[in-house]
Amino acid sequence: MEQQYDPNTLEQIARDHWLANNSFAVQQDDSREKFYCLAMFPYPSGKLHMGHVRNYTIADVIARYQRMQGKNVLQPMGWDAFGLPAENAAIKNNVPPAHWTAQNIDYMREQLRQLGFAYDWDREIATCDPDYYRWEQWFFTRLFEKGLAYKKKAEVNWCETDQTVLANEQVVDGCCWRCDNPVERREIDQWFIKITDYAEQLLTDLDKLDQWPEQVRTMQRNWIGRSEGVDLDFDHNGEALSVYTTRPDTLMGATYLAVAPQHPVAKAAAVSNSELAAFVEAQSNIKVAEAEMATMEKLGMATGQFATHPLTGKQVPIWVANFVLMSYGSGAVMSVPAHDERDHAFACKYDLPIVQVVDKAGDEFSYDASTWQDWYADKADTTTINSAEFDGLDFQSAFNAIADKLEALGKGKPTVNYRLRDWGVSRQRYWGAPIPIINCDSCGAVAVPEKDLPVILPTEVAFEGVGSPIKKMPEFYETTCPSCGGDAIRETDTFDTFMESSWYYARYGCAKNDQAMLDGEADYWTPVDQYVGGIEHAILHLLYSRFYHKLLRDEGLVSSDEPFIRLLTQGMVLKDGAKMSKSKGNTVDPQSLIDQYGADTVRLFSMFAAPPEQSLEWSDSGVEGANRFLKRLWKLVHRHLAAEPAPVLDTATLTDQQKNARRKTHETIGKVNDDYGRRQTFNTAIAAIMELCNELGKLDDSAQSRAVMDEALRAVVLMLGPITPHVCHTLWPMLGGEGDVLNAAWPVADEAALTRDSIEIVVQVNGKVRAKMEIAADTDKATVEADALAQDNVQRFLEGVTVRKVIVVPGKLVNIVAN
RNA sequence: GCCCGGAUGGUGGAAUUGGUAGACACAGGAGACUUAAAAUCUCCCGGCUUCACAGCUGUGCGGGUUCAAGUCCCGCUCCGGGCACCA
Repeated sequence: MEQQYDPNTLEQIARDHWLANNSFAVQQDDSREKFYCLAMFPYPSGKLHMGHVRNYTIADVIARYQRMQGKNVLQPMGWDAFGLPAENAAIKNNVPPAHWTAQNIDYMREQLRQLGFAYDWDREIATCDPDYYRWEQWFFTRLFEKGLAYKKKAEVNWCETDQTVLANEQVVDGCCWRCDNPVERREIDQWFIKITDYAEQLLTDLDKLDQWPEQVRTMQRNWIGRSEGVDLDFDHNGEALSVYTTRPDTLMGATYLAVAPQHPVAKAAAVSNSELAAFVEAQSNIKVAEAEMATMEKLGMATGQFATHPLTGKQVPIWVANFVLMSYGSGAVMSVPAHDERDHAFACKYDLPIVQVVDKAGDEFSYDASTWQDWYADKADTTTINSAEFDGLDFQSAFNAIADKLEALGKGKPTVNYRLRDWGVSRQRYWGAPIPIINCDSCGAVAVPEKDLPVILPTEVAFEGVGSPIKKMPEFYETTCPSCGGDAIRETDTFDTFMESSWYYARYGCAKNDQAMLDGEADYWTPVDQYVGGIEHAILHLLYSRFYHKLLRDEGLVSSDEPFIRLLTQGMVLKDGAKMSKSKGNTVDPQSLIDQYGADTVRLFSMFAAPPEQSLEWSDSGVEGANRFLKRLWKLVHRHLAAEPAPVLDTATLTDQQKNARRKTHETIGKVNDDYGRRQTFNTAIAAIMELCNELGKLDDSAQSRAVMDEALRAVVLMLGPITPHVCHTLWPMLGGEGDVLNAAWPVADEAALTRDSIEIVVQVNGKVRAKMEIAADTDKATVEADALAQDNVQRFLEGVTVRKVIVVPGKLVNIVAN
C-alpha cells in the first residue's frame, strides 16, 4: 500500500475497473427486489455546475447504498436536450442548435464519468434524438384521437418589431430583451392537453405520495386549487352572462360584475365606445405571467352595459377589470365589495355601491363599509343579513339555500372548479419536437399517421435573425393531407420541452426499443423508487409528469398510478449567500476541483456541507477539509496494515477502551444506516463516521485493539463506499474484503456491542442544568431521583426553597421543580 | 400580489418524538516537530463575569403555552423557491 493518498491514480484505476466490468449495466431480474433511482436529467448547457454535482452525487449515494442492500438498482442518465438556450447560442455563435447541443453533451458526459457516477450508460437518451421524440409524437396523436388534445386561441408575448413570440424570461420590464421595444399580448392558435380532465385524480392521488415532502404536496394541492362553488347566470340583453363564485351566500351583496378585457361583452361594448376600446387595448401590454397580473395596478372601466341580478332582478353595472383572467372560469366574476378584499378596493376606487350581507356577532366585528377588515370575508360563525328570504343563515345554509333557489330557477348549479388550467404545449420555436399535425383546408387538423412518424426536425439550419427557421422552410412545411391527399401545411410549432421531460423516466426502462414507446421492461422498472431534483421543479415538471404517467397508464403502457414513489428535493448551491450565476461572477467550476482534489473529495464535501434539502453554501476551505479527512483515513488504514495482522476478535477479553471503541463502531453503523435510508441526511452520516475515525485514532496498538480496529475500518470503508466510491474501492481489498465494495453487503450493527453499563444523567433545577451524574444503566427511578437531589450543586440551588415536583425522564434527565 | 420554505457561534452546520444548544467541520489562536516553511500532530475556541469552582446570558424580532421551547401556538421582519413560454 502506498503511504500517501493519491486520488488521481486510484480514481482512474477504479473507473477503468467499473468500465471494464460494465459494473452498472442492469437487466430485469425478477429474483431480486428492483430499485429505480433517478436524478432529474440536465439541460446540456455546456458544462456541469455545482448544482448538478450535488444533485447527481445525492442520487448516486442513494443508488449505491440500495445496491449494497442487495437490490437490483437501475440508475440511468440522459439529456433534456431541447430548449431555448441552444437557439440563443445558435444566434450568437452561428452554430446550429443540434451541433452545439451534441458538443455540450459529449463534454458533460465525460465530466459525469469523472465523478464516478454509477450510471447504466447503455440506456442513455437525448430528447432531441428522433428515436426518442417519435414516441412523444406518436403518443400525442393518440391523445388527439381520444380528444385529449385540442386547439384553441391563447395569448403569447409578442414583439412586433422582431415579429416573434417571446418567452416570459425574454420580456424584461415589459420590453423585448433583444430590441427593447414594448411587448404586447397576442392571441394565436395553440395546442392544449386536457390536464383538467385529470385534476381530481391528480389531487386525490397526492394522498398516496406519503414519501414526498409535505411542502411539495401542499404546493401541488394549492396549484390544482379545487373549489366548490356555483355557476350562475346574470341576464345581459337576453343572453346568459355566466359567472363562477365560491360565495353564493353573498349573492345578494353583488353590486356589479367584472369581466376580463378579452371577454365578449367587453369586446362588443368597445366597438361603439372608443374610450373603452382604448382601455381594453391598453390592458394588452402586460406580460403573460401571473406575477405581473397580480402586482400591476388594478384598473377598471364601466362598459355602460348592465346585467340583471338572477334573484333580485335589479340592474347591476358591468365593468371591465384588468385583473379578471379570461382563462379562469368564464372570464367574468360577480363582485361583492362588502365581503371580498379585492372587490372592496375596486368599489372604493370607482365609487361603486357596497352592501353588507354577512354579519358576525361580537363587539369586535363592527361593520364599516369605508374600511376593509379581514373578518368581512369570514365564513365561520356568520349570519346573512340584507338578503331577504335568505336572512339569518350561516355560511353553509345560505350557500345551499341560494344554490337550490338558482337551480330551481334554472339560473345556476353547484360546480366544482379548479385553478389548474389546461396544458398549453405549442411553442413557436425551432429547437423542439415538431407537433405531428397537418393542417388541411378541407379536413382541418389531421394527425400525422404512425407510418409517417417521426416528423424529423431539420438540423442543418442557419439562424438568420430571429424566428424559427422551419417556419421559413417550404420543404419542411409543404405537404399533402393524409386524409384527402390535397395540398396541406405541416404544423411548424414545436412541443413545450416539458413534453419530453414528462416521460423520460419511463423510457429509460426500454431506451433501445424501436418497436414501442414503452414495453414490459419499462413497466418492470417504473415507478421510480427514488427521484432526486431541485425544489424549483416542485410544481410544473412534477405535476406534468404525474399527469403524463396517468395518460400512459390509460393507454396501457404502464400499470402504476404515480411515477415517483419517493421524492427528495435538493436545495440550491450558493456562494457568498447568493445563487451562483455568471452575471454575479460567483461561480465555482467543479472541473478545477476535480482536477485538484479528485472526485471523492468533491463528492464528500457536497454531501457533508449541508443536508440535501437545504441550500448549500460553497466553501473552498471546506473542500480542503474534506480532502484532509480522506488523507487521515488513508493514513489510519496504512498504519493498521503496516502493523502485525490483527488476531481474531475476542469480545470477552476487551478492555473498557476497546469495548468503548467497538460500541462506537456499532452505534455508528446504526446511525449511519438510519441517516442513509430513512432520514437521507448524509451530512450527519459523514459527521458520525468522522467522529468514529477520531475515536479509532486514539486506540493503542495491542493485539485486541488491532482486532477492534480491523472490524471498525471495514465498517468505515463500507459506509463511505456510496459517498467516496473510488478510495473505498481501493481500500476494501486491502482490508481483506472480497469482491468489489460496491457489491459488498451493507454492515449491520451488533446489538451485543451496544450495551452500556453506565449512563450520564443531567440534573436540572427549574429547567437549568446544575449537575451531571454517571449512574448504572439499570438504576431504578427512585434511586435516580434521590441521587439527583443529593448532588452538591443541586443542593446549593435548593437552599431556602421547597421542592414541588421532580420529573424524571428515564435515561436522560431529572428536572427538580422548586420555589 | 398569491402559494411554499428558511433564519442557530467568526463560517457551514448538529440537536431525529418538547428534555444537556453548538456534534462534525471550516476559519482563528497557542504549542510540538523543522535550520525554515509547508504538511502533520496536540490543546483552546458563542458572549459577559470569575484565579478557580462556577454563575449570568444566548437559537432573526415581539408575545404565549409548558416542569422544560431552537423545536409547539399567535403576530412580525428579512432572505430564498414557484407563479403555467427558463429548465
